[in-house]
Amino acid sequence: MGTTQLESVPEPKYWHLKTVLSEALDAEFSVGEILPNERDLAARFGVARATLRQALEQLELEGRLQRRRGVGTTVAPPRMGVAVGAHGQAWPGEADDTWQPLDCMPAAPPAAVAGQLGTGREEPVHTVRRSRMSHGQPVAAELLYVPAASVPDLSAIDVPSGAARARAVLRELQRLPLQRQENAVELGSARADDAKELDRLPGAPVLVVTTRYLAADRTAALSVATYRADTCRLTFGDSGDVEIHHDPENQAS
Amino acid sequence: MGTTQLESVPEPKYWHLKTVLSEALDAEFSVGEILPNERDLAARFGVARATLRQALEQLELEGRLQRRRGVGTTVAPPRMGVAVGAHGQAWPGEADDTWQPLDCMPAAPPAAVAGQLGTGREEPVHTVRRSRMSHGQPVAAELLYVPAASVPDLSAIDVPSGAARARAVLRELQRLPLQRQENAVELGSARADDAKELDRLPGAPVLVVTTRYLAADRTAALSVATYRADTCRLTFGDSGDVEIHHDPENQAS
DNA sequence: CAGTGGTCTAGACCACGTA
DNA sequence: ACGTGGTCTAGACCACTGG
Repeated sequence: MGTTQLESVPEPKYWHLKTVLSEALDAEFSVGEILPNERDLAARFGVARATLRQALEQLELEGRLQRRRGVGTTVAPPRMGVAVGAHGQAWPGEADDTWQPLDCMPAAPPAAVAGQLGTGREEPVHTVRRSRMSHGQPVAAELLYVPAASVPDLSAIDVPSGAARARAVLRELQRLPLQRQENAVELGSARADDAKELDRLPGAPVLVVTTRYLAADRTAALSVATYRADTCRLTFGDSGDVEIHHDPENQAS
Repeated sequence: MGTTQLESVPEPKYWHLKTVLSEALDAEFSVGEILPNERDLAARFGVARATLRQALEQLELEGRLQRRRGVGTTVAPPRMGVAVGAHGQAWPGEADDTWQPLDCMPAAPPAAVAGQLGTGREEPVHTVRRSRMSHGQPVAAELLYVPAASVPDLSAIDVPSGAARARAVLRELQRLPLQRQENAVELGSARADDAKELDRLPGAPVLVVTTRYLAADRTAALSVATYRADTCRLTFGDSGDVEIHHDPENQAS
């Protein structure tokens, strides 16, 4: 008897390390503060650097830490609430200053997108790039696919591309009666171009929000927006400004 | 001249490996098929096992692969669409057979939850555990917090705990007039208990959906549901059964 | 029991940001 | 030039699953 289970389920080192670090973050560090570098931390805890990194990766995934090459590891602020599809139901660009149109060019969308739009393979559609800022930093990069059929009155000649073109496409789109929109969220990893725009490394975890805009029972436009998973909490159905304190022991919120 | 940039931006090996594997999955493998083991794969590509694993981890994060210790690595089916908050606005357990109540016990919620509920610290609330199945596998584990004030007519005596108690709490909750509900989605990692219920390892990536149920301008209940991020695509505002084909080259959808 | 993925080590070198 | 995190290696052992 006694001995109380004697480590019959040995916790992995990196997991225990993560717990210890997490508690230390709550107790001894404040937002923005710089942690000791990885080599020192690993030595202090008596583990290999790779093991220490495994713990840091988890904490970064949960939005507790921010790591930047050449700079260091800092304590991240709580995730910001970002409203998605909150304007009830509205076209993109409608009374919307959170998204900034960058440019627009005709291009054949990926097969999955073409399938949902109901356009033919290799058929070019208007592809609008937009960027979303919040609290002074980029939080999302979007590709908005608009079939030519959805903006029939768009004059192709005056402005062939650029931000002005993007605004023109959005303006034309808003003339259609919006039936409803459907949102889907899934986990992905940042493509090289998105990563650059989001100020992250390629492969960084992102929340991919796919929005279908329906008009007259057809998909009039499709938006694929990639949000930084480390800094964002996506909110649906409200204004998205609820403050949430941190809950030690894992997960988030 | 010539030499066309000569690798001035050398892609990391694991990233290139991921691309190669991803294309191989599309071209030469079908869903459910078993891949060669990690040691063989690493040898075949001439890299260390750790590097190969880095590529596999990314592909698993994107829902392309499924790895199980002691078994092997298999090709994952496309993510399933899971409807979240789609019944317009309804209480949990209302005409809802996707969630299965497991049990219910009084417990003091985490500080973050207590804050949103407006209950005092250490004040116990009804804590309902539910499990969600889809296509025969568990996709989400939920903790639903219901303050005593929201279910005033609940008799504390007859059924102190268990699934029957959980159903009783849900039934009482539905007598309140539901004002609206607010959803938030963020990335997290599975706690040990959630991981077990979701048939994953602790720390596995999950999508944490927090739902506030509002009645009479108060938070009448709060749900924290953790969905498997590898197998689920969360849908808002529709029935969530859209089929989506796979898009090679990264991300998801 | 053999074979799988999961954890861990102790090194090395590289890419990047800052000074 | 220096210090940071990012990548990579070649091993070792452990935990789990299945026959």
